[in-house]
Amino acid sequence: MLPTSVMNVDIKKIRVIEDESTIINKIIVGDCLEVMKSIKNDTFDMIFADPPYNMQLQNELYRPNNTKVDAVDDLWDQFDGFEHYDEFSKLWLQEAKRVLKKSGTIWVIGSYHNIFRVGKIMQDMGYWILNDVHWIKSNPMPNFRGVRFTNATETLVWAVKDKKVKDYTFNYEEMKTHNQGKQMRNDWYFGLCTGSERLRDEKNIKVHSTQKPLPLLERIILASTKKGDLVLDPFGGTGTTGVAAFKHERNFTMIEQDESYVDWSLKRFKSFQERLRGI
Amino acid sequence: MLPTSVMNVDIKKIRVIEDESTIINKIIVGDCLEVMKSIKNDTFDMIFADPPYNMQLQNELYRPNNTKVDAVDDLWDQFDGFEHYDEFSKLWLQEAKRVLKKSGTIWVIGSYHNIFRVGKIMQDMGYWILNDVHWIKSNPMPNFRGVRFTNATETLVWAVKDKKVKDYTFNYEEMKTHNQGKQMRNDWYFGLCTGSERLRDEKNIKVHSTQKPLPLLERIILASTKKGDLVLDPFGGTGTTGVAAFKHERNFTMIEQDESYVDWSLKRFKSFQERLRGI
DNA sequence: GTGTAGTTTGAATCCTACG
DNA sequence: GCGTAGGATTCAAACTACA
Repeated sequence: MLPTSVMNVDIKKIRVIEDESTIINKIIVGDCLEVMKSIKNDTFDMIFADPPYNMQLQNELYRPNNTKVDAVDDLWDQFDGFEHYDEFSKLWLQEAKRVLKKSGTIWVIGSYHNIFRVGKIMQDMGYWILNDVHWIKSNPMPNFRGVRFTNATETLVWAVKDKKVKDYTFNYEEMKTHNQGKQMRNDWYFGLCTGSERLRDEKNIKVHSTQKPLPLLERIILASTKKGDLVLDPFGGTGTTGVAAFKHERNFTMIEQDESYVDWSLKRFKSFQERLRGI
Repeated sequence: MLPTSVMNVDIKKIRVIEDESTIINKIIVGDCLEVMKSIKNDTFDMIFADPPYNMQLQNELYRPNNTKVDAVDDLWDQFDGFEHYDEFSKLWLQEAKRVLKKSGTIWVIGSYHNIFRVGKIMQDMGYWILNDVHWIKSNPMPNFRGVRFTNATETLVWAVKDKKVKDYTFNYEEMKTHNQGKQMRNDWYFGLCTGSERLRDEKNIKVHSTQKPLPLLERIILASTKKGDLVLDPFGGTGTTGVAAFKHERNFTMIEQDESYVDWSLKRFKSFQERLRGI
């Protein structure tokens, strides 16, 4: 059970940042770049980013039983080619570097469609990679046509701002306790976000096409932040990063352009807090 | 047991390519780029490449102007190092694309130090990624200082020359038989190359610092080639790719600059063939 | 409530031959 | 090059229905 002080954290939706204190435990509605520009240097202890993957789907895909696969075709994932995607990546990664504290770390998740580009851009910007971490899915979507290997993984890049940074947070012993007392490796096993965890609207449609599993975010936060740290998620989505931070007594700032996602995040927090209070 | 015709394959070391037929089951001593330039277009059914990752080694061996860099190279900052590595990567990947048949596939293995750069460069060159595959090591080197996660993986990129290529070889059913009858996924579990498989010299020193496990190469070859296909390994090392190809009745061409590695490869083949003949 | 069988679904760069 | 018809293709987990 969390302390009462934590249970009563007041999570707010805002549209404009006025001063430093207003960003703690806030979900900011707005464009990721614009909002980050209004935040001062060296603000966050850790950044988790789940940017659009730029999937470039080719055709419709049907399962062997002729049902259609509900692919990611959201507008937020549409880019006009690699060049535009790279430009977008450079811009947000540059702002992220500026608002990250000197000894802070950044996590970026992606698939083979985008992660090589993101990783190289990060290296070129001076980010120093600490690990690549592989989320290995217990229940991925199969390759229905049998023309490739099952794509059962997503990749995370974990990095510091600069090669010289040595005093970043890595809770080595804490990680050991999550791995039968042995050193935690970079292959992580989690299921997809399904069941009661997956947010669905009144028509039972998933609210967000790419909601991440909470245990993944919990491990990230437990590994690389301390209690009371401030975590930024520039692509907040439906708030998984915030929930994981809140659950482990870290503070957060999330940025999300889609107000509907933000409102769902707020619902999630309300219900999570009520559950904690035994309501 | 392999057919006698295969067992008696005559594997030769050569220094110059004279005509097409001379590259079949040959190990060519020489610079990867120079040798590839002497091979004609659309020659290979599959390419496996394990390029050097070590930046320092890179700088020494492959500085684009062909000047050899002196031993300690602290003057080279990381950005400079990346630029040269990228240049080197573009050069060999371009030649690889040229000598790869239209419907051929290419595999490149790397770690987080280089694979993001290699992957992005491949995408920029028009290669179309089919899968990222993750070699997950059962016995990786621990992170001794406890400052990062155990780096227990290496990443492979599997790609075709162009987005339009659809008739590449993928032995779907064969792969199923290696995965309890179920679709093969992109997470592969193999131990490091150790024990009797690991080549060691008379002083018991490892012959090659990054010798890959044979089962890894066997899976790659069984997945993406047919019997009789011709496989290129531009960084042949101590010959694992050739041994895997030979074992499964594929032909190969390997290029290796270090003559000592080449001689070790020949020893490996001789001993492998003798074992097959029951000597 | 319990157990079992059937249904649904997930960040997907997912076909081929022929006219 | 394109459009279209034909035909081969899926795994694990959560959920639902029903006995």
